[in-house]
Amino acid sequence: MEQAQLTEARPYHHGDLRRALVDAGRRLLEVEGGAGISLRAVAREAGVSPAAPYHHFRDKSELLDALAIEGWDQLAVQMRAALAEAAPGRGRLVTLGVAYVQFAKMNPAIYRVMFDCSQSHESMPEKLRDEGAYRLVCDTLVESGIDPMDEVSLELAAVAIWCAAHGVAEMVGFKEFAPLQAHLGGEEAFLRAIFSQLDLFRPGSAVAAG
Amino acid sequence: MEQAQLTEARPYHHGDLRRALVDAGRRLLEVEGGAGISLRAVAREAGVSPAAPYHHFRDKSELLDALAIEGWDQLAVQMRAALAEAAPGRGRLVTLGVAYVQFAKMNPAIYRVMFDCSQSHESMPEKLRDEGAYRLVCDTLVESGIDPMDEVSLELAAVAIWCAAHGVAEMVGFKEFAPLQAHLGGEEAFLRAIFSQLDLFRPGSAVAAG
DNA sequence: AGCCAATCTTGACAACGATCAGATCAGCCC
DNA sequence: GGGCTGATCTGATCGTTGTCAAGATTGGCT
Repeated sequence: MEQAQLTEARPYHHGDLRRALVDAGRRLLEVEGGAGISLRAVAREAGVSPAAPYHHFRDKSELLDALAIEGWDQLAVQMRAALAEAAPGRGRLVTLGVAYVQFAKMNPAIYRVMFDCSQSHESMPEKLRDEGAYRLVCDTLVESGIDPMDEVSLELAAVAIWCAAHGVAEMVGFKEFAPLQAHLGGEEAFLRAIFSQLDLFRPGSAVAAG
Repeated sequence: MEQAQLTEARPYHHGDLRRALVDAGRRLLEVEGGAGISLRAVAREAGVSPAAPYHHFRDKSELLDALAIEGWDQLAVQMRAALAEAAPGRGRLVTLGVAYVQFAKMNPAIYRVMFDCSQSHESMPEKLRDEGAYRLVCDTLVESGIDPMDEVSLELAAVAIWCAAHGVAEMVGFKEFAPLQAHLGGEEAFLRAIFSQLDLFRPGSAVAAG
């Protein structure tokens, strides 16, 4: 009785519609892609009327925000897992970057919603800053030798890392990169190669010196 | 008579509606932002009925494609100009990156359309590859010492550069970076600093060694 | 002059986001 | 237990969008 029954003809009150809507949204994003998501479709998927979601979210963008927050959480979990398996020492930053990009590649529609959310709010969610991917990057940078007290250098480095990861994340899905990826021996090798190339911007890099 | 008159009550036939629609679209993207663009709005702006555009574009995405192509052209112009003013030697790659990002920051809505276009077509327009930004990057890489015959290295480097530039382009608008940017002495210094930091991914970089 | 085909308009349709009044139900107080 | 309150869900509706079919208009070729 204190449990909502999702079995058979649903009772008038859903029990936890908010949760169900977010799950339905994630399902739609995974299956239909970013274009196929609409408030009505989410409500349909959850088996309620088109107006029901408005009792749990002020508007569509607020539902998307909820989806984005779940996405950032899931991303942080995967990045933490990747870091746990990685050998200590240099290259852990690349491991983080690869995990970031792989998440985006596996969940492109969700990733887009996540990024659009950050962009529309003009700031990252505090959770992302405090316990999410951003924090992981900062910690790893400190491990690598950046002075944690030098906030300017630390933030600059973290921002740069995040920019690069985002760029790779959105472009790595391009089908025309498939041959190059195959030639380099698979996705992870491809990603690591790309990240390694980014020092090209630095005057006097390996290539410029060659 | 052989000229279309845009003055007063327009004649039944516009003269060059396709051109007018693209211009109207660009105007709307600049003024209203990416959200405020719709086929109907573009038609309204051009002073024709909502169905008129369908005689020049198969659907909305084809209009957006046209806008994207113009955007890529304009971007290439600006990048070429930046390169022409830049001192020879190292750092020309960064100049290109900065020009790319500045274009995106000045025309965020148009840039988004440009990138979505490339993404939906799952390949870059040939123009972009042959005479556009991509070509400029490749040429500059060859200048920097990459063997033009080693197509794998060249493409890998170009892709990495483009990924980084895209990532910075989409993130540099975040308002929360403003203090950091001010602290570093303006936009260009900020961008150059970010690009310089990207070698952090390389094991044994300056910081990792410090 | 006369016709053709390209161009533009009108009117319509389904789907969307959003809002509102009203139906329905759970939990609580008496 | 009876009844009230407030949260939840429905149905109807509005304005907007992308798209299409059918008709009006006209520039250009023969």
